Amino acid sequence: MKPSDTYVPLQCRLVNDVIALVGDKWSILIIVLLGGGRKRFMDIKRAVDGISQKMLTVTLRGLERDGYVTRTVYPTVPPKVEYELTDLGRELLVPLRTLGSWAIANHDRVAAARAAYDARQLPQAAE
Amino acid sequence: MKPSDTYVPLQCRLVNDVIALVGDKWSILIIVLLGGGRKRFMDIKRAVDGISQKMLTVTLRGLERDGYVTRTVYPTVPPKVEYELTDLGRELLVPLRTLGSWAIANHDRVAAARAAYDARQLPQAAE
DNA sequence: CGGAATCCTTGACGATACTG
DNA sequence: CAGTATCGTCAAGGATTCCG
Repeated sequence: MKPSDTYVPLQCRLVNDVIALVGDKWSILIIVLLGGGRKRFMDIKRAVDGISQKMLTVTLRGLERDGYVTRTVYPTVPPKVEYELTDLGRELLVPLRTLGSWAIANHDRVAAARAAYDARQLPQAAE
Repeated sequence: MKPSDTYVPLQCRLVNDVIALVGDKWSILIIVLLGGGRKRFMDIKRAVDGISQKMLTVTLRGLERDGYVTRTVYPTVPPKVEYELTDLGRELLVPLRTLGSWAIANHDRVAAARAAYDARQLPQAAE
């Protein structure tokens, strides 16, 4: 970005920086999931069925780095690692759920808009 | 995702479907920008400096398809196209700003968490 | 001016195998 | 169990060019 960002002020940097994780498909799911309490690595993996263990590790590392979750290792055999939301993570849950509620409430309108849009476009391709 | 999604219920599909655009770096910026009123293609491009015209076109198409913005073409020479938020788009602005406010208010905490995390990790790499 | 089409690079992500 | 490491794929996105 250049200095000519009059419409995109400094705040956008901050916002984008923080909500970058919102864009990450897995991060939100995991934060909401951990909103239900502390969980082990494999439990999260099973709950978020479809995620690879690599992505789960990477995602959890990112969330830990940003201060949203804590990682507790129990030096037992076999190893046991638990993840839990921090205060910051629990606070993030609030605006996240606001957005989630809006999404659920308005999903039909978006779906309708898409259907209408596609209905307008596809016939033209057949001309 | 498989049918075994007991922890990741149907609602997640809906939510993810809608907030997929939140993940898109440009979509949010553009929606917030259009929150300030109707704008022309090039004005948006200049405002969101750093976006390629390809991505701007693709992003605007997506927002139009989802019913967040309207696209008005004036058949003049040279062409003039204006984009404006729909009611749905203006409503989305609300939860989006909630999240944005949270991001701005807590950016420092995230930055601090990152710094602390990196400070713990980097020295170990030097061992 | 607004946008479509093409090419090309990059890195995100999955699959797999190995370790403490 | 909870990772780390390596490799291969594939599609998102930038740069460029042409069109109405």
